[in-house]
Amino acid sequence: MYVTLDFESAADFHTPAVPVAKSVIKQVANGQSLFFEGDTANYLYKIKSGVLRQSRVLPDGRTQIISFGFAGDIVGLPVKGYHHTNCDVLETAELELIPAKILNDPATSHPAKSDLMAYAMEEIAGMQDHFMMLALKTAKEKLASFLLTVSQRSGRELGNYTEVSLPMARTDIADFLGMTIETVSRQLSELRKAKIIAVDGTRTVVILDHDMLQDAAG
Amino acid sequence: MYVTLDFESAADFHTPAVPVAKSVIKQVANGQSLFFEGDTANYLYKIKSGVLRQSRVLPDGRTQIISFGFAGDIVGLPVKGYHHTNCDVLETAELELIPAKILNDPATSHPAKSDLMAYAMEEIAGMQDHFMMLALKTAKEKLASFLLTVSQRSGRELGNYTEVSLPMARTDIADFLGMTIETVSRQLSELRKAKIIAVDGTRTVVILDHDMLQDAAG
DNA sequence: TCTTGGCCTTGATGCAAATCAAAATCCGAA
DNA sequence: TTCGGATTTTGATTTGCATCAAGGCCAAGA
Repeated sequence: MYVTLDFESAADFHTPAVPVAKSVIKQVANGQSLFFEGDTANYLYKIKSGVLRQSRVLPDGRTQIISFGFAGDIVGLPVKGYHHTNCDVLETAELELIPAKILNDPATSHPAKSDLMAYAMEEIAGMQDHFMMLALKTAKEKLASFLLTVSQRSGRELGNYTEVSLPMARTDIADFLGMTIETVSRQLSELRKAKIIAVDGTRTVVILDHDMLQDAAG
Repeated sequence: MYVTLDFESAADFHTPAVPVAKSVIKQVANGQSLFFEGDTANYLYKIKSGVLRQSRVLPDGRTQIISFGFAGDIVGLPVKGYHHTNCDVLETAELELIPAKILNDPATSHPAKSDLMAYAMEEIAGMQDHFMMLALKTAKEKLASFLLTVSQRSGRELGNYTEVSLPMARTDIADFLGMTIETVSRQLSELRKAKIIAVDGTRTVVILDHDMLQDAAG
């Protein structure tokens, strides 16, 4: 059960002669929703720690995960003032709340403001990579690429191996990669049988052979 | 055969006390290339008329069309100073060349500068729509959605019908939608047999029943 | 007009992943 | 620790799209 948060009262603005917007750091627990598609965008969120999930849903219920957000990412860039995805917390996160109004008002200064354009352009490039993935890769290549990406973003070195925690459910992985949970599961099993990865419980994967995984990613 | 253009000499900058970058309008013919993946980004291009194609190619040769650019679009947003797609002209275009340097230097002013952030955010939203298309839709839904989109961007009203010209080859449509040319062709034929569209030559489609096409788009 | 070559369409077949269906496992609550 | 529901895995079957293959169309040039 997801609960939507209201940060309206969280920011405590002053209005000096030269407006300088302030940021607030908030911790948000697993399972909470930051915003929904169509909401007025009050804040952008810079992730200090934790994992977020951005998704969109077609009228008939088909779901696409747009991105998983890790530490360093900024989520919630609005279009014409509105959010265009849903955003939920998968792993309790520390977030820097950046007032969305800094985007509209050229006179308002904010430490994060100059980063935003660069971040937007990087996000565009990242989404193009995701296109290649969705349109051109096989199920095995998709899953291998996904594991490599998550490992780069939040993997823990463990001697020769890398431990990757997957805070998202198989459904989320499937909806991110454009395939079914059964196919996700089967491909994980095949990588496990090939000794490329080991699976510990359902939410932890250890990369045993990074080179083989890279090959599998195409 | 594509030819790359060099606009280095096109812009004629002065360096006044308060730098104000100038734009130049250029006409570029069908078949020319504006830039390639990896090129240093000297300009962004605002499309006044015509059609552009942005693409990326995997090492093994598989191609993904990232977007088709129509009048009003801005293409060539760089990442860390470099272009991350190839860009070719499909239909002779009038382009406003916007110097990329205005992105880096906060002191430089330019009429288009304030638009760029808004445009970047809209592009992100547009790419998310494309995700839904690639990952969730069937071949028939993809092609119907594609025709509707092109019709919105560059369709001509013809009484009750809408005439849509397709300046791109079947290969481009296929590489944009993540399918093969054979499947594109088959789906076009089915829409034609269902009297939803009429096909005139290979590059012109007339939408006969907009509602049915919308249904087919899912 | 005939030829050539590049697209595009249509047809036949194969395969990767979806769907349908159980069984196994995980994990939080009592 | 056991229980029970949710999630994940595995198996059997179907299917939509890719692949392989052939033929048609159209424009440019001989």
